[in-house]
Amino acid sequence: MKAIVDCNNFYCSCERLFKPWLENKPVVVLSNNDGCIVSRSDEAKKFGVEMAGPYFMAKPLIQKHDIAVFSSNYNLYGDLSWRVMETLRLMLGKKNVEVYSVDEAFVDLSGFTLDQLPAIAREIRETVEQWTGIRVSVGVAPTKVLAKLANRFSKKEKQRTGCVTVFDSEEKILDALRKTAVGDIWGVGRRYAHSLQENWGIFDALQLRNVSEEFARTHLGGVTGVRLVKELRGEIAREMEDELTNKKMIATTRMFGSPVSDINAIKEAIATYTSRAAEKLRRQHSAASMISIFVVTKDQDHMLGFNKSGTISTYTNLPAATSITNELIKPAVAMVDRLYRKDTMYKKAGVMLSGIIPDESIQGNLFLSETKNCERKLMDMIDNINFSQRDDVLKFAASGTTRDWKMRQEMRSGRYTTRWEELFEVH
DNA sequence: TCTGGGGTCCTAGGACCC
DNA sequence: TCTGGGGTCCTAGGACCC
Repeated sequence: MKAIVDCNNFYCSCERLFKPWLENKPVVVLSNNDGCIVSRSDEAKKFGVEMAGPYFMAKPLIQKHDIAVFSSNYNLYGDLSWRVMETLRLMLGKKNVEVYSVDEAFVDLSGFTLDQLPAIAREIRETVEQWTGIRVSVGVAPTKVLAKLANRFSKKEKQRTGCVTVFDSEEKILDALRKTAVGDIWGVGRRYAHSLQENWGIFDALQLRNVSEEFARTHLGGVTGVRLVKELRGEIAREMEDELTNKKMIATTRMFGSPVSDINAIKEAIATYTSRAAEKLRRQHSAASMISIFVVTKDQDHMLGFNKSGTISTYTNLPAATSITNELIKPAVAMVDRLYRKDTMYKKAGVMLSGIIPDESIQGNLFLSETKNCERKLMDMIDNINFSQRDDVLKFAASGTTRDWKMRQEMRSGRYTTRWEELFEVH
């Protein structure tokens, strides 16, 4: 059996942890650039604030109900996420925990008997809350897809379930499938949900469970669909994955605080994103052999709708894989000249690194030139200093110093757990 | 005026090879 | 005029996730 442990309204819970007066009060957290709403407390949901809705549209509702608003504070959320995951690892063993996202982890419970599971699940929930202050929901079932389903019920009916749901019998599973719309199944997105309903008259999870594998293969995205249907039937088709696997692509992309047309501002942004991406690369001890950049123009014709803008991209294959920031910045910035058009407004840009391989020179490679190893060590030093101090004390000159393009973040709370000068104080 | 960011997996189809 | 069969590798793009 497998469990999914999922933090309730994670970003909102993180904010509340340091602002106890917000307990039982409506809270929302915004995406980067204060664009969309990405986390809502239960109270905010009740007032009708939509998930992923644009902030400016929800603003009247937010003001009317006096809802507390925060910009994203990823330093804080990242640290609390680590604490939650570490708690799970300590309780259940490192190799039984698969971190799935910042606020979710799968847990392998195959070491327990069926009748132990409800108690174990409750213990997980209680321990995480006690150790970290973060409330989680737990769903337990034979497969990952069914565990996600169980977790949905934990959250939907908090009072009845106590945030813990265990599918330990066939009847419970069938009953839940019957009550679940196809679009609410993990792995069925808007497109497939629409097509299943309109073209095939399949509305609930039980109906989907009963389709043939051939049907799944042709109408649900090939083998992915087959795996999904198998998991609904209780056959394991998505194994626990170990976390040693590194990222195959690393991206840093951002909207600008306000649209820009100046080529130098765009070069600064690209240089900054490249530095950030290179840091992520070094953190997983890898090097990249391809770098691509893209820019998105601001759409001039507002009648077209907000997502009709054009994305223009290009890439460079590097002569050798590298994780050294200036070796990546140079080609990245050079590519801006290829994409840039005068008299055009840009609203977004991004850098993507791929062709990622392990970087053996990390430990110091005898066969590599001396300067290469020096650069590598310099990178490590910069990473350490930037990590322990405030953001970007050390950066490359190409990143610029003015930053008109920098994102808006007007309502960010303190980085209580990761910055000395912002440490939470108890008086 | 203002609509996020960072990923994964899969498939189809083109280029190229013998 | 007629123009094989089998394979690999790569890229673009679609669908999904949180």
